Amino acid sequence: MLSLKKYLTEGLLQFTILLSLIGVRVDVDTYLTSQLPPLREIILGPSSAYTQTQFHNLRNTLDGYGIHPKSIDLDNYFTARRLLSQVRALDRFQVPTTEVNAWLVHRDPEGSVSGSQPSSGLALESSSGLQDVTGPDNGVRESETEQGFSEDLEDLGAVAPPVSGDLTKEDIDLIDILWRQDIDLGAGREIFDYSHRQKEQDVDKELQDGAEQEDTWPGEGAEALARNLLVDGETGESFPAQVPGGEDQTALSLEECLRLLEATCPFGENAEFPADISSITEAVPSESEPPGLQNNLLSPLLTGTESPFDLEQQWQDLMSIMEMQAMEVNTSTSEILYDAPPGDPLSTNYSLAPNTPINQNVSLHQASLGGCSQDFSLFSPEVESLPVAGSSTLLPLVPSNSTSLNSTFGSTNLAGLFFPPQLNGTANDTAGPELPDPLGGLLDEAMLDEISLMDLAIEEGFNPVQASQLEEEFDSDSGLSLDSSHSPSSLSSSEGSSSSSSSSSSSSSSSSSSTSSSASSSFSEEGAVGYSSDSETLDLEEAEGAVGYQPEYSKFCRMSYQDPSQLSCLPYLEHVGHNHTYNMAPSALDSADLPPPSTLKKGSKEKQTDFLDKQMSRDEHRARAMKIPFTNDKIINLPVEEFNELLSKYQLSEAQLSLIRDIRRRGKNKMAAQNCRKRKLDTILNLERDVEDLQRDKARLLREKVEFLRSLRQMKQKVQSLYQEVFGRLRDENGRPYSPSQYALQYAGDGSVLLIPRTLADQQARRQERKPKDRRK
DNA sequence: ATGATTTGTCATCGC
DNA sequence: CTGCGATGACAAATC
Repeated sequence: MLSLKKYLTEGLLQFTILLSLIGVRVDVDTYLTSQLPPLREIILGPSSAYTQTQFHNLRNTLDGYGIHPKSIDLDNYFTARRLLSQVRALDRFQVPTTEVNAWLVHRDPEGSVSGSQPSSGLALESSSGLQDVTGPDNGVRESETEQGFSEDLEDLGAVAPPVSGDLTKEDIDLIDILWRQDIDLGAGREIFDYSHRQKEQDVDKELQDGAEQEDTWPGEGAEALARNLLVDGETGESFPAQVPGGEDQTALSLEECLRLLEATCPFGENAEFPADISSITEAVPSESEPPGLQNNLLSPLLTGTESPFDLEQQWQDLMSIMEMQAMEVNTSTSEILYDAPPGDPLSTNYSLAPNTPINQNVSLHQASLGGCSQDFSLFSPEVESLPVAGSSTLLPLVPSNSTSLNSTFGSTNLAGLFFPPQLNGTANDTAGPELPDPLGGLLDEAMLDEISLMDLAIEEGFNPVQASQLEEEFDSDSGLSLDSSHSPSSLSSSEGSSSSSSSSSSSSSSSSSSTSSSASSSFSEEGAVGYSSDSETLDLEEAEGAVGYQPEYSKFCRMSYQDPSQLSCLPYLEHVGHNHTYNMAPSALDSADLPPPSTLKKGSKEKQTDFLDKQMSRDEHRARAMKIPFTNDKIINLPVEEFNELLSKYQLSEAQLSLIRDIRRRGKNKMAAQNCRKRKLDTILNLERDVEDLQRDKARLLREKVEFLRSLRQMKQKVQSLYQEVFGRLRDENGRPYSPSQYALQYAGDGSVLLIPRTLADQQARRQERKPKDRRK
């Protein structure tokens, strides 16, 4: 009780003395201004205003339900359970002075040296300590609390540093594509599975919930982390293990992928093309062989549209559309396609400023590199400078590499295997005009046109499906229900409210920020925070005033902050006040409620009262007017049984009872409203993420489309060249070559190749065109 | 001073 | 039926 006060004040005093002893200039104003939160944490433990979530989590974990320091009254105080909770509360609120001193010694130099960021170190230490107590979850959740407490975020940023989700996603997507082309690494397929993505999102939820919201980078970081976890899962490695080496591994994977791509058939793993491709490849050497083998030559192309593989058809359709776009600028196409998605508001919003350039500049494939850099920064957040340096260094590299990579991917990957380099880029486009043979006609008209037609439909149809799937996933795993379930518990738990209340009491600013916080964070903060704090503060501070503490606090505030109305000052005051109140018996509280004796100077006292009055909620005013003998916090947060018990202890008038019930109702409703709003916000944020993911998927599909389109063109070119070669070697009975204008090679369905007159071939080609169309009808 | 946003409150519904 | 939470709607407070 009183010891708490002592601890607080003594802690400050000792702190100051220590500083002076150490030889550090004691500038309370600046220190408080710049380091109030850490200081507060040192003395009081992490304040709710500073890290609400953290605190609540802590409270939830340790105290669970029913241990609310505010709700501890004298009667119950001596029960074992209360004692235990009290002890715990003391632990949290008061750091042993010796320990405090140690921190100060350590910290002060650091603060003086680092200057602008001393608080982060402090916060980190304190937070880590808490995390140790509360368990790993906390750290993650803390990172989610947006709250605008940059220091906290920085510290916690270790978990979720700034990362552009797009890049990471792109990276994974690219890897996935590469995987698909690599038989050996086939395990990675999960990425394409939406079920797997759901898992990923679940992880997201757990890690970040809605926290990413506006601040974006913490959330993105978490998301990126989740993605990295996902990657890990695909590689079969445990995700924690991969975290530290994320960058290297990614880089390696890229190299590996490139190497594999060059070494393997580009379609080897693709379910879409393997048959056709293999047939084509087989057909190539068969040119010298009897026509029977060459049947395959056309079959892939002719059957391409009719292929039993629906997927192939879809892809071809997709490609055809892309072809139109890709034709214009071969190499740039992919970049354009990729650029479009990042341009959208969501992706940009959620990506960090530093990362954004990557998105915009990097072509699709290169995104993977960007992702690497981000991953790196993500996983090495402990070193503050490191991420920055890494990103900065990587950023310039990414664009340059991107182009090269792009070219390598585009040409090497798909075409390079079949064709000499020179053919890759240009041959496709030039091949068509150069070889106006029947084959070209068949391909372009029969297949590509059709494909392009289908493409539109498919393109539009595909995304909705994905969207629905994703939505379902999000709905299912949306943290809302979870949050709601959690929030009540947190509310019930009394402990956190006291600590958190400080933050909440500065209702406007803190609460507003808290509303934006993620679901996980929200559940912790919301409950106890808002209402209880107000009541607490008023009671406490009044009590303080009576005791004579108020002046000090006011001074403190004024010194540290010019604007006392803001978070930094108020939470601290409230926090202190809370500690005081805990110690007070109901009677003391009563006295506190009553106008404090005029033992203090009028001016400051009036200010204090005004200030406090402002802080008080209407219900608190009413309660005070009605002389309700216990705090609104108790009224609201006590479980029904204890609440009734409490009521029974006092002789209360009907009016008082009515007011108390109203207060309880309103208080609970207030918290419910806060929960509701947070849920709403989370829902919106989740939807935003859905949209973002969908856009990312779309971008990925477009990229794949481009790749397939490119490969398709290459195949066409190959077939054409083979056709030319075969046709050129054909000789009539007189040993003279057939005229391409008069004869054409016809590929029968049974695999045979026939040399037929041109006119007949054209007719059949037309017939071939109609077939699929008719089928579609 | 005004509009937008946040927050508190009430009414209502459903569990 | 009561208590409680969720939520839409409105008003007050705040920015």
